[in-house]
Amino acid sequence: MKRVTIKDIAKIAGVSYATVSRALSDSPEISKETRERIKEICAREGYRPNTLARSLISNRTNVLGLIVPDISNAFYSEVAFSIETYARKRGYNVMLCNSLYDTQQVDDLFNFLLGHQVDGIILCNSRDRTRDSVAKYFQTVPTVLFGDCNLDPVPSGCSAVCLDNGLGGYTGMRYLLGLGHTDVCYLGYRANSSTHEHRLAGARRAAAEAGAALHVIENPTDFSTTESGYALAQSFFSAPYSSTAIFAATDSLALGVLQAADEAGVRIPEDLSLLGFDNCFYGDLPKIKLSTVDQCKQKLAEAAVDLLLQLIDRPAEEPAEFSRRIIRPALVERATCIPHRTE
Amino acid sequence: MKRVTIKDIAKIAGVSYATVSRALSDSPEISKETRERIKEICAREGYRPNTLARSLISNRTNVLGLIVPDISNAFYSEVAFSIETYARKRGYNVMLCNSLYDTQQVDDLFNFLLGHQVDGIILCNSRDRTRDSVAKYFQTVPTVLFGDCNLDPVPSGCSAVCLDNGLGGYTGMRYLLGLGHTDVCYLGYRANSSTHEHRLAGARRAAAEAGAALHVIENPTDFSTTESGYALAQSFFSAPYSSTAIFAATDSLALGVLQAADEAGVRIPEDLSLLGFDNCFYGDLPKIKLSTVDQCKQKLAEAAVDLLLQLIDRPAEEPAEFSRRIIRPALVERATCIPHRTE
DNA sequence: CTGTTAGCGCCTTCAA
DNA sequence: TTGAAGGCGCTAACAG
Repeated sequence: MKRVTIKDIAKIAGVSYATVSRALSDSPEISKETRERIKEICAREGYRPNTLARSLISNRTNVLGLIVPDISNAFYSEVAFSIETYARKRGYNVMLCNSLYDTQQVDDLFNFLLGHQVDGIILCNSRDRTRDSVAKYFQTVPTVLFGDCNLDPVPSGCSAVCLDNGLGGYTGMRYLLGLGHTDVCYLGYRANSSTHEHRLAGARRAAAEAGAALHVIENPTDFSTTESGYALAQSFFSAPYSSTAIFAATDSLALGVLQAADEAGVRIPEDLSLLGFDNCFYGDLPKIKLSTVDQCKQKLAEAAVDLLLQLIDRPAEEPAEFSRRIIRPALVERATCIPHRTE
Repeated sequence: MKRVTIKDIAKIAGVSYATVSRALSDSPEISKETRERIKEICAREGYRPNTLARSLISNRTNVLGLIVPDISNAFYSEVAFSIETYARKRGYNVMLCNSLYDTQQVDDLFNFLLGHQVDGIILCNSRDRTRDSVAKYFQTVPTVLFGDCNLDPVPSGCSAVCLDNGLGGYTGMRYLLGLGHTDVCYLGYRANSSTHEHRLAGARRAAAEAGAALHVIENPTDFSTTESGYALAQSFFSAPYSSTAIFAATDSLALGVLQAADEAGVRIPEDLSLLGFDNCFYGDLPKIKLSTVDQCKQKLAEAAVDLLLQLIDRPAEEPAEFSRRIIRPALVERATCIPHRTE
């Protein structure tokens, strides 16, 4: 398991190790023959430069820290895929961390990642409290917030990327309106979440413009899970209702609605249209075919990496320039929304 | 962005930096007062040891490389979650890499990870060709193969973890048999995959024992996707068939079957039972509720980490002891399998 | 063109 | 109990 170092190569080649170093970095100040010869020896001996030693000098590791609440969650795994793939294309590796939705854990992770000298950190969908708790690190390490940038006040000391949630809510609602639904139920609004805030505001604006009714069912829990969607929908179905469509605040909530509707004997979309938000892959599964608002995860991911590298690559003594990038949502029509028939 | 080092602390405290080092490592050979004082200064100045420098000396980075084909695939994202969480609990970080099912990419990744001096690598579900191509690294870095250990011949130079796929096939088939299905279609068998080989063999054995019929529909493509499941099922439904149940080689294939059945107007489970294999989270979604064979991903993941750390932590000069761990599958009953009614 | 030297941040002898 | 010195693998001046 002993790894071969630059010294071993130097000894074999009968040159100083500085020469080896030069040969490997394709320095111009070295004869072509020695370079070729040394490279050959390296290949033969299976030499591989020790990135750590190099990083110690350059102060760059080419690794990015990625903190997601839970990588097994479809949304984050799709985001992580795009981030990793794109970062690698740009020469960076990704250190993956699950925060388990825990503020203390996020703080620990920042410390850990800092100890590992990561060049930057992408923090996904933090709660307000979490964000406040790690703000102290922003001056130490370039950071980009993923998913929270229609925040007020705008977080300082870091860049941020997110969907235009307001536009998303507006677009979704407009779509329903266009289908003839004039009484819609917005299900799963979570107070204390600026993301939800914006989505709902957008939907409200569209409803107001059209003079349509928008009933809101709030999610009292802290998480937009299928279970909470199910519970919310159950109580919705248990009482008489006038809405002809449900706009769920997230896809996972919509899944719960699907389940509850099934059990209550209401057919989707024949009896009730259903629109989600996120466009997670499972929305495209057979028998689900959920119409939804697309977060365009790949765009978000690449923008996050771009902003981070922009922060990292800026000339050493220039003051950091933080920016935010807002991504436009898109509508994905599948099978759960149909025109409202007025008989 | 300048980070505070041990020297800065030494200067502030007015001691040599060896003393600071000792204080931080809780060395006994130092007075309690100096230690307290130094620790206080470190906390105040926001000092964080540079793991890189430490690793350069210790030859240990406490990071593990994880190579999955595609983290956005539900199966791998669930596995990655368990691996990362468990590894962290045991003091290790995870560097995530997507191989995109590409042999060359896997080779590059090994090189990359080796350069970063990872302490070990977990390689998920490699194809035969890929495995051969990276076998050369096994003597350089502790490696565990995830998902391929009922291989023949057993790969040498590394440890391995996988499900007892033979038992899984057997268990699933026995379940169907127990439900009264005596004519089953095994859909999606992929030649050249030892995993599929074993699953099918297990199912065959159970069928033979019971004297039941087992028709095999082979998947000619290289991937078990929903699309290929859909295509396979379509052709199945387009001809008359005698089977009363389908045993899909993977959950994703089963999803395609669901879709095709829907379109062909065959009701599941009333007209045809359907059993999957993997237990991906989407199998539990409303309207899907797929009965399936559970791979017990968490057990697999933790076993993989255990075996890897066992390899890493072994006393320096002891010869490596490779092992393999076979996990028992479990049956998950949901809604897609019902007893066969003989009228 | 090539070798020598110092040093990145830290730990670990060896002395004092 | 504390300080001085060497070295982990590599790069970057500075000589030659």
